[in-house]
Amino acid sequence: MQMCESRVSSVIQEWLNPYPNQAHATLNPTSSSPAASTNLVSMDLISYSQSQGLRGSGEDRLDEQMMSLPYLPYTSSCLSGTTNSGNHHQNPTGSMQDFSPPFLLPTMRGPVAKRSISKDSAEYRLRRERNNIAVRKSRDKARRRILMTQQRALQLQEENQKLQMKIGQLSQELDTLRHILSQQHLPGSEEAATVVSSI
Amino acid sequence: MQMCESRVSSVIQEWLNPYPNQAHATLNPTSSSPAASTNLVSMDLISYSQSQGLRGSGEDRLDEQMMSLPYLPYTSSCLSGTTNSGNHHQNPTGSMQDFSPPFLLPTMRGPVAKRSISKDSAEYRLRRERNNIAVRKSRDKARRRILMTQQRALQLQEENQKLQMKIGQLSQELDTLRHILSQQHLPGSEEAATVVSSI
DNA sequence: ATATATTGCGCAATTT
DNA sequence: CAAATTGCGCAATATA
Repeated sequence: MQMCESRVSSVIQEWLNPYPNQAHATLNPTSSSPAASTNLVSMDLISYSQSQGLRGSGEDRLDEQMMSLPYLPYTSSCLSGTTNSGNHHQNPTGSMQDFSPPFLLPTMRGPVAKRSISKDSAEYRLRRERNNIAVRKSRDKARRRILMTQQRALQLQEENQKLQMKIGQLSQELDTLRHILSQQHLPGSEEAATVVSSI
Repeated sequence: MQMCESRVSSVIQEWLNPYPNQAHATLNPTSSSPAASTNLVSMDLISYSQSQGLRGSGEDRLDEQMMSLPYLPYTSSCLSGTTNSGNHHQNPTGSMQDFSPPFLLPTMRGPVAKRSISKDSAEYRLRRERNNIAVRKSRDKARRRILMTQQRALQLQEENQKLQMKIGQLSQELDTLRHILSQQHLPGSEEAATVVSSI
């Protein structure tokens, strides 16, 4: 599961480094959160019904509680001026690749220079457009999912408080009754009965 | 709080529409989720402590429960081949702006054509690089926030179940005691005492 | 006004 | 092969 560690931005990468693949791996800070997608920490078992609350009032202060990651400027300084991006058609994935490391797993294949698809190609634009739509849709979905989770958390928090309260109430009642019963076998047994009726 | 309703992608927009501002508003589907940032539905009041759980096991099936948004292909068809992105230096915000509306609040100032910063400029690259770092940092933060929320939700859910259970338990005890007390004034009063001791 | 923080967007590499 | 995800950089904004 080799994550897309494509450091240098694709677009820029093109006119910057003709051989995008390989090289510079392990640059991703914060553990490159690859599992993020499928590893959405369940959410299952809960019906997303009645989710119309949405009272946006909180402030959310995460307090910057993370260690000071340098957020290493990956491409920094690699970017010469030259307003790049001009016309670099023919997909950059093409020819050549750095095979310097003598490892080369048995099944490992070269770049293969896929099917050269020019960026002028109508098909290219079609693909791009479709992907853009998919991306918007996907992000929209993610946004909703996040909102749902937040709402669910708030809802659970409220419910929790209510339950805690109820527990306190029940506990007190129990204490009272227990006390009363403990008094049952003692001298004056009438007052006890009186207290009971008041519950 | 005019949201960044910049529909047509900035980059593309440049060589597409020299006058980015104004025009085409209200194109954003899904209510344009603008409040997303500051309106993070509180989360306050909760200490993000002990958050080390992270057992990623759930499956999360959101079930595509959203209406079928067309995810309108904004720029679609507007994209002629021409491998754009070429050289569109000088920030687009430059010169000219549509002052058509006769409103012009007193303090409102013209476009001012800011400080023309060429993309070749070293300062431009510096700014970009710094922004890129900020973006990575910000997204990292967001990722963590989301994870925290998910974990908190799960945690609350578990706690909830425990509380519910406890309530059931207490309720039962109460019923028992109440029943016992209600029997106090009836014939045989010895068995009651026995039951009480078993609690 | 400057610097940093957020956010929507398109691209390309991967996944599913 | 198509759609879904995801990391990334860009530019417009929002905040500080």
